[in-house]
Amino acid sequence: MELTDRQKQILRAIVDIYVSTAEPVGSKAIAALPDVNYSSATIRNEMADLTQMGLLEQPHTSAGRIPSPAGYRFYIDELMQDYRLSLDETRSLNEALELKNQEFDKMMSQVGKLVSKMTDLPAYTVATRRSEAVAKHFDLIMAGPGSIILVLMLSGDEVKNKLVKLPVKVTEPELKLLAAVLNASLTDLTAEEITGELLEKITRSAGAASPLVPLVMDFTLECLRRQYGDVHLTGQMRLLGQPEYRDAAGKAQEVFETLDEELITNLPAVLPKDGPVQFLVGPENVAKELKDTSVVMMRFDIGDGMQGTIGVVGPTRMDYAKITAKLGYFAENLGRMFQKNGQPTPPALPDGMKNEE
Amino acid sequence: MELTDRQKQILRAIVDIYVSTAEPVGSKAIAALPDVNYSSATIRNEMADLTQMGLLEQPHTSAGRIPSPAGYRFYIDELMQDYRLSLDETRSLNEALELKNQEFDKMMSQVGKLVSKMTDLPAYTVATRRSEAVAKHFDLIMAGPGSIILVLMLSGDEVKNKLVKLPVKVTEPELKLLAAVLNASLTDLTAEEITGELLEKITRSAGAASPLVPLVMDFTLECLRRQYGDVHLTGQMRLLGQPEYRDAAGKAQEVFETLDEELITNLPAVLPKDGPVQFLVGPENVAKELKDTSVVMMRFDIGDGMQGTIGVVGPTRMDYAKITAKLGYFAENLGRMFQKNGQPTPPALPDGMKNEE
DNA sequence: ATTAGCACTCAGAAAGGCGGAGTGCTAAGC
DNA sequence: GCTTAGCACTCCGCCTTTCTGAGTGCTAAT
Repeated sequence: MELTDRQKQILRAIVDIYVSTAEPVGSKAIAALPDVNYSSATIRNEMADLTQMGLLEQPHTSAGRIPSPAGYRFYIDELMQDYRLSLDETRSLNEALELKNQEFDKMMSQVGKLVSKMTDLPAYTVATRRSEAVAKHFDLIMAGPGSIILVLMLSGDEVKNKLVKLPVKVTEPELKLLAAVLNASLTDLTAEEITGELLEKITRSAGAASPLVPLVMDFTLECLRRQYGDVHLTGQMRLLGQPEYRDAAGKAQEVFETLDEELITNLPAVLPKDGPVQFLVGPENVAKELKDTSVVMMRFDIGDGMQGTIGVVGPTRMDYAKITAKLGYFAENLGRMFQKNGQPTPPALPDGMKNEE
Repeated sequence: MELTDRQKQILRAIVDIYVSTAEPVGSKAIAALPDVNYSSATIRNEMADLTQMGLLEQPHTSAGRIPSPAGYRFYIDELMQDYRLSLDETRSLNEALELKNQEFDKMMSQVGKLVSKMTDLPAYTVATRRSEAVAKHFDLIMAGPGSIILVLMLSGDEVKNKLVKLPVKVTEPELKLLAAVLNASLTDLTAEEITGELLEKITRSAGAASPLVPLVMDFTLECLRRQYGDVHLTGQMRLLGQPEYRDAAGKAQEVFETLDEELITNLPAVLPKDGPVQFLVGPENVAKELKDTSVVMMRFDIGDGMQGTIGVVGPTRMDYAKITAKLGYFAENLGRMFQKNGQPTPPALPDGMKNEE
């Protein structure tokens, strides 16, 4: 697809204006822009061409133009200019980033809430393993008569725990023995490396606590095999702030039911494939209910072995540049919140960043 | 407030019909009911009286009547008949109850999702402590150089953990020592019972690991003092399925922003005060944004020392009887999901329950 | 006390009638 | 050749008007 500079300028202007007004853009509005020196008639001709090429659409004969999905795609790939966060925006992002250090899952969900708030759109977060998980430490704690708590530490500093009901009576020393055996035999092994043979050996060494072995192993293998963390979706209601859903609550609901399903059943579809950032524009989404919905995904770094994804969901007409910038800022600074320090340190304010709205 | 039997019958009928149709109810509709033997004119007279008493309202002169908040309140307190769950309903509730045993917080959030799905309304869950929490067990696990994981088991089988960055170099045996000291000195103590004196003693006994003590204690005290668990709010979008929000997406959004705040800042307001079930009808909610919104809350039992609350949020016009029945069923059967067994056992199907929609 | 009858009210749907934003095309201008 | 002024045309959205019918309140008869 080859466009002249003028066509690019017009397309970019249309996307920019439409994104902020949600109203079809007419030739006059473009002609009135400061750095446009053509008359509205010329622009009309160009717009007709762009429509022909499939980059613009006309809601009806006597309305202005709006970008088509292909138009958005072209914009994202070639026209979008880096949005520079204003000082104010940077400041409130920094404020937001002061999240309390807490359990991993809660932090992930907190991040989602944050992003949703800062973009004023629904957002989701997921954690994925970058590499095969291994067990780092086992712990068995008595929890009243008849039950114990199994604490399992994985690579990447994940800690999982489960209440296990005891099938047999076990004493404290016997538990200690089992824990020691587990730690000795299973540390640093992936799920695949845990063979039946190995399990037998463990069962034999476990003595009186051997009936516990299958219970423990079930849980352990399940934890090791899980490739994705939970999906945390929040801020759904913010979609209603968008004019396209103002009078069509039913549509918003449909979008969210579909999205909710998609996020769980078809997870890889909403994770960035290549590069740290990815866009799914309107019909590029598989589900037809999402054909007017776009997703911006951004990868970010967490501790070892893990990586996070933030996604923002909105109408096709969304401010891709601004959202990308905000997500980028999050991704850049979020890593350290998950680092191994007690207190997260928010990033210093960049000097002299400024931007008009 | 004294009502004749006939007035009660009419009020009940109006609530029942309005709840399911969301349309003002006219005198003819009532007269047409099978067990009503008065003419529409008589009913009109009665309706005029009920309106006078403030139990009914008229959207406009030539419309039927709808219940006023006071009308709903009267209905809930005196007229509501136990809704008997149909066999189908019981069956799908049972199906839903087959939730996977997992971490406490996840179960709570799962329960919320479930209730939301079964009532087709937004729902929230919170856990509260019934009694003072005490620490049951401490565990310190090395997690790579320079950091450890603190695992803390509380009464009620809660397990909390936190990654702690080490301010000093500590060896494995030193950690073991500290853990032993903590377990020996702090087990079964409430936050109040942990005195500065005691802390000093611990610090002295901890040897090389003593710089860790304040870090550990901060976290421990925070865990012990927390009275409420996280609030899990889900299914917000379901509110849009209700006709009152069909064309007023903005209103729904407002309701949810307010609710979200309320749930966190004013938690006790949405916990049942007396009795296992409580209703907040429309204007009984403090926030004015929620004046057309009702909440049904139900308490349920979890392990020792903890208790859960399920809340369902909906328009004032909601099927209080049905929702109460469903919540009741959940509350009755949920306890066992949180018990100390590996596999939850769904309740047996009750025999011969039947109910027409 | 109840009910049939009737006049009256009023929201919401249906129909008609602009106004104006925006287009496409033509013809003139550089 | 590209650009632009001018103009006829289209058609959505908005407003007003009309109409319908469900529902009421009141009165008078039973």
